[in-house]
Amino acid sequence: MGRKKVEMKRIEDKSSRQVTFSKRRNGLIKKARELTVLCDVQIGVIVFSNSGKLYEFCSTGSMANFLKEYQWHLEVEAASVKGANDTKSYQVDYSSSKSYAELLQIVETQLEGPNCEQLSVTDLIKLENQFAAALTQIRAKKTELMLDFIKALHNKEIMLKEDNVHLEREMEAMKNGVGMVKRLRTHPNLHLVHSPQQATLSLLQ
Amino acid sequence: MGRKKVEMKRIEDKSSRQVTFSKRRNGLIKKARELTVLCDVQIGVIVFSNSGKLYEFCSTGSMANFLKEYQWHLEVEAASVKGANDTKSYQVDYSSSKSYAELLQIVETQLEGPNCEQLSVTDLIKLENQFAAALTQIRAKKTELMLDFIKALHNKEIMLKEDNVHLEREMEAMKNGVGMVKRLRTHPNLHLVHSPQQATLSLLQ
DNA sequence: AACTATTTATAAGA
DNA sequence: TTCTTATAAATAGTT
Repeated sequence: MGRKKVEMKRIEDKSSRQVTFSKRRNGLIKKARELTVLCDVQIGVIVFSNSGKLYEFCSTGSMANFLKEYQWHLEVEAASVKGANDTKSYQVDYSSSKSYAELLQIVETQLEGPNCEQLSVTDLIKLENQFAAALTQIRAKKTELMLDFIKALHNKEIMLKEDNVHLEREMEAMKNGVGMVKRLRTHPNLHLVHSPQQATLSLLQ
Repeated sequence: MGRKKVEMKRIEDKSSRQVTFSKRRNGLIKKARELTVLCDVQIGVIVFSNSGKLYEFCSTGSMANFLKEYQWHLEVEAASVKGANDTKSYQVDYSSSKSYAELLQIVETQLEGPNCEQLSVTDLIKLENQFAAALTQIRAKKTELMLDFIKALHNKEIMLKEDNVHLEREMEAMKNGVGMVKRLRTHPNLHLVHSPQQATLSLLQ
């Protein structure tokens, strides 16, 4: 539809490729808009230029919501198909669950605001399991470390008690011997730990 | 581009709306394909008909990957914008425990091997709380989505039951009238949803 | 689903 | 980029 029929292959001249892109991109979006109006349907068009620039058209206000509906559609369809016997489901699976790294990424940002629209039920089930597993590990590790801590405190308590026994014996000896002054043995960083229960409780919240 | 110029408004006649939809939908997708080839760009087109049927075109093999790239693009853009005018995020954290990002990083790698020596009890308590909070959010969102899903299936069930009532009436009428053959109304993609519980259960694991 | 009179899109040129 | 115009392509109404 121009002065000449064009071959359906990549336009090699960069400049005219750019011009054609601009013209046809507008044409495509115009067509999409018309189809939307004439036939009362919902359309989303996304175009990435080679240089990474993004152009989009969406019949509804927001592409995000449109894609959510799209995802939703796929999930419903997948569920329906699953309920029966498996027909040739060549359906592209946008609801295929994301990688763990991706999910973590999403959750990380999501924890600040409640905008987790990108997650499907499938994603959420996967996340739930992974977070539950992580939580179990974290709690196990926490317990383990706290037990180590308690054990260490207990050992120190025993050492202190032994010291006390020695001290008492020395005191006893002093009463019977000369009035000589003897320095106590010190335990750096341990002088507050005479009641280990108290120190431990602050860790247990 | 036809015998007559058409007004740009919804076509009221159902039948010709359907015909136009079919023709123009093909046209739109052809245009998208041509633009893809001629200008070497990536395009995705999604069309929902009014009756909920889905049509799509994607220049790459899979719409899923295409949409992932789209999401990625948006995220990068958002990050660029955020980084540009967000100078206050340089705050140094003097507290002994690690930042959430650091903790997540550690957990992410740690989940594969049990080498979490870098974490203190304080870190772990913080992690536990954060993961528990995330888990709560994830479960809430999962429940919400599943309830939506169940609601949708239920509505479809109601529609189908109504249809059945109508069909039964027609059958009754036919018995009393002549032996005329009448085609059943069909509902594409809905004939498997007669027991929504079954479809739903597969999502509930 | 085909056919064609027209409208619309657009390729090349300015 | 934008405008112009000859021509290719799409499609509205018809069969």
